[in-house]
Order: sequence, then C-alpha cells, then structure tokens
Amino acid sequence: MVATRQTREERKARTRADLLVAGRQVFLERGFHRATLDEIAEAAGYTKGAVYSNFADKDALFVAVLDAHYASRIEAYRGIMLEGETIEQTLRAVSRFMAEADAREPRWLPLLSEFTAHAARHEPLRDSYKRVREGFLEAVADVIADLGERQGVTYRVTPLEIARASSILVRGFSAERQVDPDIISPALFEELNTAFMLGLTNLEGSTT
Amino acid sequence: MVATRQTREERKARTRADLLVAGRQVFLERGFHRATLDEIAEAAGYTKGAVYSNFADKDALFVAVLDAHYASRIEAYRGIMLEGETIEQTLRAVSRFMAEADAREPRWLPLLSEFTAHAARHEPLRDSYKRVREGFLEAVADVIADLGERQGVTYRVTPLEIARASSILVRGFSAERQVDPDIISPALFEELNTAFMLGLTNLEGSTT
DNA sequence: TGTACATCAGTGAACGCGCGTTCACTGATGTAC
DNA sequence: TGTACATCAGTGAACGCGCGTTCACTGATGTAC
Repeated sequence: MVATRQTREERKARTRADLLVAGRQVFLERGFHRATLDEIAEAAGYTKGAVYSNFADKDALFVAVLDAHYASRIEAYRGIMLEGETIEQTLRAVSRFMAEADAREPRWLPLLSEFTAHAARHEPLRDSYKRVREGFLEAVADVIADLGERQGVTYRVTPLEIARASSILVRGFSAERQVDPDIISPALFEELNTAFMLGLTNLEGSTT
Repeated sequence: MVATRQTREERKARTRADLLVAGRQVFLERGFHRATLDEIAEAAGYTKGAVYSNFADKDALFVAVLDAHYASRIEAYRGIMLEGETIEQTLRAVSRFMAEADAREPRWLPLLSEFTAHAARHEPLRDSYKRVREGFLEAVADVIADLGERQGVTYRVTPLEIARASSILVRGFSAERQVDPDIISPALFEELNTAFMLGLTNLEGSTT
C-alpha cells in the first residue's frame, strides 16, 4: 500500500476530496463559526495553506461541502423513488429516510441553519449559497415530478413548491429542536407531516 | 423639558430601557454577531460600560431584548383573542397579525434564527434562552387553551404543541426566505397554513 | 534517457484587526448624624 | 439645613486573543529539447 505516483491533477483532486470530508466532519462537530481551518486542515492531514490552495476561503469550503451533501441526497431520493411501488409507500420511505438521516447526523440541520444565517448577511456568499440551494430544490422537484408521472398523481402546487414546503417543515422542526432535541413529541411530528402531505397532494385520486 | 431629578433606581431603569430599545434596533439592523456593543451603547446615548453595568454580557442583553419582545407578543395575542367572535375569525386574525408583524420587521425572524444557532452552541446561554422561549410558548399555549374553551373547540394535540407547531411553521418559512424573501409564493404560504390549521383543530365541530 | 528550467500544490510563519471584556476612576445620589 | 463619608451607575481607555488571511518559500511534477 505504498503511495503510488500521482499526477499533480490527481493529487490535487485527492487533497480537495480529503478537505471536503474533513471539513464536513469538523463543521458538524464544532459548527461553522467555531470550526477553524487549522483543525480542518489537520484532520485532513494538511496545513491551512492547502485549504486556500483549493478553495477561495472558509465560506467557499463550506459551500463545497454543502454541494457534495446535496448531490448525495438527490441520489438517495432517486433511489427511493425507483424502489417505491405506490405513492404512499414512496412518501413514507422518504419520510423514513429523512428521519433516519437526521438521527444519524443530528447536527447537520443546526449547522445548515447557522450557515444560512451567516450567508444571508454576506452579499456575495449569499448568492453562491442560493445557487447551490436552489439547484438542490430543483433537483428534488424533478424527482417529485417524475414520481407524480409514474404514479399518476397530481399535486395541488408545483413540484418545486412541494420541495420547498418539505424543506420548510424540516428546517422548522430543526430550529425548534435546537434548544432541546426531545421537545418535539412524535405525535406532533406525525400530525404535522400528515397534515402537510394530505394538504399538498390529491391522494384521493381526484385529478381536478 | 429639563431633565428632572431622578433617583438612582429610576435612572438605572431608564438606562436599561434605553439600552433594550437601542439593542433591539441595532441587532435588527446588523444581526447578532455584527452588532457591536459600542454601536448599541452609542445609539442609546451611553458608552459600553453602561451595558456591562446593566447586563452580564452581550448574550444577556439579547436575551433581555427577546424577553421584552415576547411579552409584547403575548399581550397582542391576548387582545386578538378577546376581540374574535368565532374561532375561524380569531385564527385568521392571528395569521394576519403574524404576517403583518413579519412585514413590519422582516429581520426579526432571521435574527432569532441567528441567535438560536449561537445559543445552541453555548451551554449556559442555551439554558437561559430555553427558559425565555419555553415561557413564551407556554403563555401562547394558555391563550390557545382559553380560546378553545371560549369557543367550545377541541384540539387534536395539546395547546402547547399547537403553539410549537405554529412556531415550527413560522421559523421554517423564515429559514427558507432568508436567501430570497420573494421565494415563497402566497399560494404556498396559504396552502401550508391551511393544511396545518385543519390538521390540528377539529373545526367541523366533532369533539371526539 | 537525460538535462535545465518552469510550474504550482502545499508549507509554515507572521500579520492584523475587530470587538467583547475588564478596570481604575468620577461625580452625582444616598445615608448618617 | 448642613457636613462628611459611602455607594455605585456610567465613563473611557486599554487589553487580549482567536483565527482568517497573506505570502515568501520549497520540492516534487511537468515540459522542452
């Protein structure tokens, strides 16, 4: 397992990938503001300079982490959609996936919230954040539209709005849970999600 | 209009009140992190030391601002509840009030989100924030419970959970809007709110 | 296959600065007699 | 009503420090011939 000779390009791509993994991890552990580039670089096995050689600054590193996160989410959603047989089954599977992802990485949503607040206040960053985020929501909307077609279901609002509405709920839950993770009862979670899904889809089959 | 002689106690209370007003304003303008105690003190007509003479630190000042904000909200909600004749009317009036408050001070919710993220990461602050916030939600729950009794309506979940659910929606909307205020269509807003309210109350009158 | 020079990813140390916090001080209010 | 001392809200200046960012450098890869 001796380090093979690599071209510059390969090495740099490797470094970038290492920094993304380490960045994600340290951001999750410490939060955006408290994570230091020193710690991230060290966790990846480099020094701070490597970060600046691969990303414009700390903000850009985070946006890249976010981009990678969303890419993997989209892939997961696509997979779930292909597996589900009925719309109800698929929606339930998506809900389950989201709940599991949150349980697996409970700090992700608070981290996103912290970064959103930061990005909203810093003009150029705000734009690049918006681009990545809207790209994600549009990709989710595509999945939702595909699902509708496959299952012959119509929606009361556009797929993009459904994606956004889902995000609204998720982020709202997260905001509320930040103070105390146990504060949202499972009953409340279920009621809200159900109300939300019934409200936005014509599940009864009426296509008016 | 010569400054009247005041006791120390009166003067101090006045200073504190001035700082709260100025703090609220500067926090709204700049956000929590970017607001400086210098600017707040100056806006209030004092120097930084006055802040430290009235509050433990920057965090405590914000919590005090928050506390005052919630107190005035509760008062408003109580007023609305007393005026409404039917439950539908009252719920609509509350929705309108919340929308108007958000339009009047669009930076309040982002500010709260920024501070929540901050507080979540700082142990002792987190507790005092939680105390203030839970106190608010409980007061809202009281209003909701009173409303139910007055109008003879039952809820599918506890009043406290309704208060929390409402807060979840509000904060979710706000999180989503931070990137771009125009991104949530009125239609989506209405659909979600309706789904939410129908989901949590037994409006048809069934008390089962 | 070898030599000489160019490139550039990553290093390591230094910089800089914004601002929250501290602290000795002051002058007006409060208290005792 | 007056005097002497105590208190303490608010002042103003200095401190401190964490960390993002910069930059001259190096040594391995790339390129030309």
